[in-house]
Amino acid sequence: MHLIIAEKNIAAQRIAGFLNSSGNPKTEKDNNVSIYRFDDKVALGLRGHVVEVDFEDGYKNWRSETHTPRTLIDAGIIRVPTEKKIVALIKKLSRKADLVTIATDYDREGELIGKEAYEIVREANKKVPVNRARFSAITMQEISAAFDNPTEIDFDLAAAGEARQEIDLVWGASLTRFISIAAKRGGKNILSVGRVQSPTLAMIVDREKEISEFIPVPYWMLSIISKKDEEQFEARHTHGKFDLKEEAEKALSGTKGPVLVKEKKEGSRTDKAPAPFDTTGYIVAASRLGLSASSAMRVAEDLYMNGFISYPRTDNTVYPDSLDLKGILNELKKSFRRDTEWVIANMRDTPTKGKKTSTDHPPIHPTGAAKPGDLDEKSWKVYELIVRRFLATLSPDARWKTLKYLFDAGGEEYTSTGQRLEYEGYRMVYQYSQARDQALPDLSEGEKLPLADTVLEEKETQPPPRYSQSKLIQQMEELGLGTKSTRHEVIGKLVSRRYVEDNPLKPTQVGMAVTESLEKHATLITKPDMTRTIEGHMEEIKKASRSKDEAVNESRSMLNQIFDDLEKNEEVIGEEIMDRTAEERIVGKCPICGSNLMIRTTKGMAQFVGCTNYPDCSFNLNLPSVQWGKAIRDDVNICDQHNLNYVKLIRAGARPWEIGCPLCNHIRSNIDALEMMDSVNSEVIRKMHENHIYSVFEISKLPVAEIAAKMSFSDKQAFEFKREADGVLEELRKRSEVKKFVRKTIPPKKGRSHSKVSNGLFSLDITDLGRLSCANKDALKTLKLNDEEAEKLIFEAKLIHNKAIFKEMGIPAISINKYFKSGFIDPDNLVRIHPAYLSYKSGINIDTVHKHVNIVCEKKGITPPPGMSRKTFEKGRTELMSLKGFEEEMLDKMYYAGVLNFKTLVEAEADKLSEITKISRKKIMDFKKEAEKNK
DNA sequence: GCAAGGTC
Repeated sequence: MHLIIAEKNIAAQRIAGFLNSSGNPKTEKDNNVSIYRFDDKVALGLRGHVVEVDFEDGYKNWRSETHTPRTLIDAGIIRVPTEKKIVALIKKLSRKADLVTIATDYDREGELIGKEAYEIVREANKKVPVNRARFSAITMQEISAAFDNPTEIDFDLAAAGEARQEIDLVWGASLTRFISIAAKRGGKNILSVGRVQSPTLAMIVDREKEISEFIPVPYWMLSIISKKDEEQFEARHTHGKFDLKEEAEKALSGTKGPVLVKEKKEGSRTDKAPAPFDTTGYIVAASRLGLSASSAMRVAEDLYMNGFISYPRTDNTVYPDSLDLKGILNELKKSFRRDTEWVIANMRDTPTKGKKTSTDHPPIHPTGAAKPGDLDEKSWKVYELIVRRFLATLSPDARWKTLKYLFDAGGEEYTSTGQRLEYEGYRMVYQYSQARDQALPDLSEGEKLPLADTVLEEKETQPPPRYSQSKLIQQMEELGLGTKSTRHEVIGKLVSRRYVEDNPLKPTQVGMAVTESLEKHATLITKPDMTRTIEGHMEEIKKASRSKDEAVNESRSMLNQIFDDLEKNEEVIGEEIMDRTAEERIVGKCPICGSNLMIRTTKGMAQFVGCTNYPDCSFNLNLPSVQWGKAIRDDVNICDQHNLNYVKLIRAGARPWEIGCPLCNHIRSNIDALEMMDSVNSEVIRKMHENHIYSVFEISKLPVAEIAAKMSFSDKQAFEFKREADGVLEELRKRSEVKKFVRKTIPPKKGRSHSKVSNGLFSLDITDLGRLSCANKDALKTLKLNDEEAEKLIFEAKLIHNKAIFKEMGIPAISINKYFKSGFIDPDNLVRIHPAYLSYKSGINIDTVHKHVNIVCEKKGITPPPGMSRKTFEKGRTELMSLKGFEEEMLDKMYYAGVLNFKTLVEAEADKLSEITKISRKKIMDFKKEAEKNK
């Protein structure tokens, strides 16, 4: 059997499809891994790397005294399987194989991934021959050529990849641990360091510094407006920027009409059709459609998986010869008929090409025809972009006609340029870069025109812009940082570590502090040069002019030197970072004592803005709970009124929630409650705010004397005020109980959120569970609740509310549960229903029931029914049971009707008894007769 | 709990 191992499942599937000679390959699942059988062959897809480098045992604990971060440098490195099922399957299949072909991607990581597979094969089968198929596109032509001429695994190339892995692990892990421990950060808040992420972060930090240090310089621009017939146009002074206002004004005062056309230059310009997409080019184009780098990759991955486009991770901008461009065009006719036919009719001699050729994959191109209905809106936009880009690479260049005039206005020279699209070329099918005609009137040399107006504008030089995601990815590529598959993820990593935020990207204080510390003490890791050096070494390893171990060890000794310095300065580094990050949580000054106000989090989920002078000053402002997002300072916006930084809540996968000024937010979220106090009016609120009291809770916590002093109240007024606040708090407590209850009882639906239901109840004046328990069902139905839900709400409320009442009366919980289980959920039941029945149904003995009945009656001011001893009760039961034709289940009904024994049976009215018990009148009469006799 | 690189 011939085992073929590809880099990924989909590649295995397609390779099998191209190689099989008889019918379709048979798809099988082995332990949830797909394999493709055909002829005497089996194709299996890996999932990229199926093993991972890690340190040998004993280095798990970050805070170990002996295994410090530094010791990671020289710790042993092992390889551990990450895809256990695949590894097991390779072993199983290898045992039966007489030939194994490694058919992973044709690049360095592909070679390493192939070597990892090879090692696994060897563990299971020492002898089987293993060869290597190399192809740069999964097309019929390339695949059959690759399998017809197999080669050997390039172990030197794989070793180059291993060197990269080991160096990355050693540097990344040791520095990450060191700096996290120094800054006392653990768990989700660790500070990571790496060969790619740290230089990328440094780029963003450097740009921010450039921006903040930028000093704008004013300059002046001078232009004139003239017209030919009724067509107006503008011309700029040929001096361009004037650094001095006087100069510009001088030129302005020299400018006199008429405007003489001194020179006319006509020309043309070629506008080249764009090169094929590689990953970066695609991300840049997709960002113009409004997609972030990661969502662009997600969508492309999806299109690829569904067979609409080729592999989206590629460095190649040159179509390989093996690519069937005509075939693709024919396929595209199905969904882009007009455009495709135009391209076929006007096709350029050779497709455009970019600067990079590589062996891994072809440039991104469409592979199948999709219709708009096949895809969601975003995917369609991306698919169309890729199709149109492909069409554009086969289309002729566009051509522009250019026009340039030179004018003289009283001795001052002005110029104006225009352009007009002369030949659309590729722009017929690719309209993503806006190209505007700039129209100028047709003038001839020597012509004199009126001077309609002059414009002198003052401008300022601008700082460089912050990096957009796509610009950063382009820059990373230029510097050799990361790969086509990882660049966009690096940005995500920097965001999730809270090193950078927003789009365009802006570093946080943590990001800046970490970068500065590293720049000071471990410069190497913050520079793209490290990647370049490693690339150089890898090149040597590949050529076997250097060994992997030599390269890794050299890197280790450099890192050891860095740690000499780091360990000496551990405390300083830690403090620097901690100071900077504390600063990031300060939102302004305390209005009471002037100390700093800081965002803080309690051990639970609560977060708030509190005074750093606590406990001497207890000023604090509530913020929404952590479940809505972690509160951080907004560096840009500051409240005009309170002079505090805005606060926003950030949560993974969600847009930040702007809370605004924390004090405004505090006031806003407490105003409704305050207005529930009868004596509160706008004047009272003004007075409260003046004294920094913002909530009912704060009033209720203040001593009466202090309220009196601050609010200029009499002691009595202050006392009343505080009592009122306590009342409102109690009311709010009940409301929150209702809210909690609604959340628990009613599932949320579209247009009927929990808070809508709760607020609806409050507006119906149903503000506690007691009121809800006796609410009108129809009234509840106005809150978009259906019949069943309204009933459920009332019933469940009754359960909870009445349970509380029973408890309050002093009935033990165990008995309450028994009553409730038997359906006696109302205290009234205990008054209205005969104790015998209560006892019979609930299983509580009659004496105890009597005790409870007495309690309830007393609370309600009702005379309790006469007591009955257990003995008498039992005797009555025996009496009833002795009646001829009396059955056990009749007891239930009799008790309910208040018939307990012969005596009560005789006294009962026959008709009524029959009605209640549903026992026939005749039988009742017989029972009565017999009872009368035996009484 | 750490990197970067594959892939899902």
